[in-house]
Amino acid sequence: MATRKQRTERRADALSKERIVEAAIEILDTEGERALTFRALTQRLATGPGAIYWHVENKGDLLAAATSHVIAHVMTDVPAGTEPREAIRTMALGLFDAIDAHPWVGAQLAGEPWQFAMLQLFEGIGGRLMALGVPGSAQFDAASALVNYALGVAGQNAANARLVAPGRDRTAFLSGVADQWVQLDPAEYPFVHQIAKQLVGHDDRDQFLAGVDLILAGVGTLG
Amino acid sequence: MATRKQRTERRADALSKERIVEAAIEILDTEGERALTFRALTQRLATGPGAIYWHVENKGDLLAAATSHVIAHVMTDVPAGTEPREAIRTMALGLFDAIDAHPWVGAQLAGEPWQFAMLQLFEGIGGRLMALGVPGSAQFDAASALVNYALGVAGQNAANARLVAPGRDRTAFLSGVADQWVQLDPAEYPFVHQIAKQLVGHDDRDQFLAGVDLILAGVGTLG
DNA sequence: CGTATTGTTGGAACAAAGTTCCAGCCAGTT
DNA sequence: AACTGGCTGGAACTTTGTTCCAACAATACG
Repeated sequence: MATRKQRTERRADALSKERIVEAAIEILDTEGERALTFRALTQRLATGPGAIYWHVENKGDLLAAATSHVIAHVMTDVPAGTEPREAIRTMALGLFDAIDAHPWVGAQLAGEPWQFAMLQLFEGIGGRLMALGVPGSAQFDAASALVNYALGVAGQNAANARLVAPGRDRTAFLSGVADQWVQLDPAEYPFVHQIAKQLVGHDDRDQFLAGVDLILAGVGTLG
Repeated sequence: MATRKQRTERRADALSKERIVEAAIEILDTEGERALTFRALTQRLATGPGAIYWHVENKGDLLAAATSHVIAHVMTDVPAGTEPREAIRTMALGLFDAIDAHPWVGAQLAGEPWQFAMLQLFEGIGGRLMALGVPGSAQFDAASALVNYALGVAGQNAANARLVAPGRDRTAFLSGVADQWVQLDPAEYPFVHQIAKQLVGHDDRDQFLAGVDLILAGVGTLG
């Protein structure tokens, strides 16, 4: 019984899943998604691959744990008693900001299904939909719509971050894309041609929220 | 000038980006995303990596080309003159079915931004929104919502396909997930607990369309 | 008090993947 | 007939995730 406690204190610099996950997050945040390799991890933790694999199943497991670590904070950060519709907006923005700060979270959410993190999303949003009085039959569909929309944006943001790369100018990159779009045949691509102008100035965060509001407006028509 | 035509006929089995892309799609469809390696490609095309790299920038380029190849058919398959709202639903379902048939397309769309395929999506959907009389300022947001929602679903479907793997039983897999969800604390996860029952029987395609309708309903409130 | 056992570590080694390099081939030109 | 340049295919390099194993620490046991 008493062995438990001592085991965790075997060494001051003892390795643990917690410590490994934190190191991984640091690498992911500061050097980007592609910089997280087991080599980099072993170097930062001053150990070998074997030690890490003792605590972690594989790289997927590690990324899942890191993602949960970030998401957990987001969903619980909305004050109790908030009006449901506003709570959903708050959670959505929290999620967006988290992904903005940790783009790799977006890639992970968008690419790996049925993780614990997504369960948390479903519960956070679905719970408010219930409180909002959405008919039972439509709750699943509505929650799915909101979550999948968020996942779509998450994936795009992660991909953008990967593309623009650390240090590069985001506006310059968007201008480049807009230029390409403008050069398309206006007869064949009238819509793209038109929004190309809005592309550079537009705010991803605002647009994300506008999408959430659009879906919520649709949910409102169900009542 | 005359060399053009002859160059393409240099050999009966001449390599070309077209042929490489088709071989890649065959591998992706029959053996799954992970089976597409340059080794597998060289074997199927009876050549070496160098030959492939002469026609293709890298693996990303190859996947992008394969994705465009699939998406192009989807977006142009809706008959002209269709009522805009219905056209959007048709395109969305076409996209869903395409991703259902080629899950790797979902992964590609969800994970790589600003590709030609996505431009086609934007144009197809955005064009109909214009025809629908959506106010100009909201067109971009609405199109973005629909596209990102579709991308979210695409990513999840791709991930599911990767997880369930070829040959395995999808229902059994979903039951497993549902079981896990049911075992959660109902007090902490009331919503997830409730929809777990619906999880096994639910139809992804129907739910996807329900989400599209939800967003379209929201768009309808803008008028 | 030593010895066995269990949990944990770190480094060497492996396999698979994307990619590069290069020597050669083949159709067309001079 | 020699030459040129687009095109080919195989060998080889690099990087990654992962496995294996010999050694170490700390506790449990005799």
